[in-house]
Amino acid sequence: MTVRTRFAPSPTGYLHVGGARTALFSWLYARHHGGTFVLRIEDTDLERSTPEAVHAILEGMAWLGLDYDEGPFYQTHRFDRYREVAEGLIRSGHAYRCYCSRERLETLRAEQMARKEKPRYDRHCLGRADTPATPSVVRFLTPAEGQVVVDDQIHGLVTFDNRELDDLVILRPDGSPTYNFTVVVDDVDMRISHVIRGDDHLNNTPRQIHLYQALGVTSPVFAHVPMIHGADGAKLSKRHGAVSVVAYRDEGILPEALLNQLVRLGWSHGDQEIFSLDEMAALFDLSAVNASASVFNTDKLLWLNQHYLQTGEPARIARLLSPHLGRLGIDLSQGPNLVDVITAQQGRAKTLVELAGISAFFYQDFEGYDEASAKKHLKAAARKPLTAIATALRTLDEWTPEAIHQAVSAISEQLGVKMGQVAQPLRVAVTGRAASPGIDVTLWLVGREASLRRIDRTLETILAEV
RNA sequence: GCUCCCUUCGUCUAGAGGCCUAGGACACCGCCCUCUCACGGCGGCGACAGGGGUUCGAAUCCCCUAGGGAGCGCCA
Repeated sequence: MTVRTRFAPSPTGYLHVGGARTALFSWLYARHHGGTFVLRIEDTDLERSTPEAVHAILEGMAWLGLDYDEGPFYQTHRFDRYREVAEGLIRSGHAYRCYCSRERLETLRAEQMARKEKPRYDRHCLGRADTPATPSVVRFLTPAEGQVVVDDQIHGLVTFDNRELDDLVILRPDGSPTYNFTVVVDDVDMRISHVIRGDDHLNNTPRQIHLYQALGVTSPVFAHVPMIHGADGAKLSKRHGAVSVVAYRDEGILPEALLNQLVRLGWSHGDQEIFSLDEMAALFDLSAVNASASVFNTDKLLWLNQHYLQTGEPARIARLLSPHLGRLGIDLSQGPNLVDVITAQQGRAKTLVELAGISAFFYQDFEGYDEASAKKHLKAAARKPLTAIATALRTLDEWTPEAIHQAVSAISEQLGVKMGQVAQPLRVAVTGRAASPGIDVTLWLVGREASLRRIDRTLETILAEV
């Protein structure tokens, strides 16, 4: 069987991590089997769907690298098709017009709830001969007896009693179709072989299976993947922080880190933690997807991001980092090669934003010292080593990490102090804080002129007072 | 209320009846490395929701209870 999967978001908001994870699983399954991945925009809710949301979803998928082979298809472009299918269903006796008013339905529901029954339509209009002039909807005739079994790849066999179901509306009075109907028509028309979606849809599946049967086609394979919850156990929502995929990008997360985090939510391959997209595609299997919901763990995402920041190709990290440096008002032409800076900094930041923050000093004289660092290292005892190292650096034959290291080492030996006694005040003077790459590489990248300028500035403004 | 789903360290997970004294990862806490910060290395803390069965043997299979989630729309 040719594998064809799809991702079918409704454009009512941005692409959040839950949707992205579902899209990823669907994409991986198609890629693993050399199949086709289809993108379909379920925009039948005219009230809530927006072009901005469509754009946000496409943007999120593009950033993650989840490319699609077909689509995006828009359901709003297919209304004629849905109507055609609905009419066919009426002709074959699988659907009927319903003229019940909303008021009647609400009363009915209220009564049923009061009786502690599950609310369901009472088939008031089934088999009615007249055709009132009032607006009507089209309802699908669901079998009243018996059971439906969903053969789910993740949950196994799930049995539903048909008595739990009722005759769902498939066409509204204005002729627009509803969700359960459009998914089925589309999945049939688009020849989807595997429906991989959130398990909040598991309860919809029995009614969809009835639709497939009425249409005379076999159902696709179903796989309902577990939800992703927030730290409080509730379904992920805006109040859990940056749940939009592009918000993570803006916070300096690498797409491969988010992808890696996402794939490990509900799926695993032994004890392996790190997966490239290609590796995921090679290893992914629905049988290894578990059935329970998971909680999105930001700490682990940060750890993964640091890992990818550390192991990533410096030139690529440089490209991704540039905009963040730009936001800080940094002019990259006024300093060292960014690739060299990244090589020196790799592994020291969890996000691109943080990396930009700790790399600014390479390009501009900072304003003010980190308070704790200055207090600890820029005191009277620092005067002598700083003065000595400044002199040594000024006369260094060549400005290389090796030569700088030699100089620092020589001064500490001369003064009979540990290397830290020289390196730390020097580091604070040149970088503004007590943490940076090795002192030799740091000074080398900052450059002789800027380094000496900053040391002098420290000697004059801070150490002059002590 | 009814129906469906889920339940291993705080979190992500390994675990397909004996390999489990329950493994790994993140986080946290120590120690080591060290010019700082990170990285890295070593160690520590820490879980089978509860109760019944089945079995020689259960984290693994069955039932019940509890807790959590989802659905019951002319939303998707």
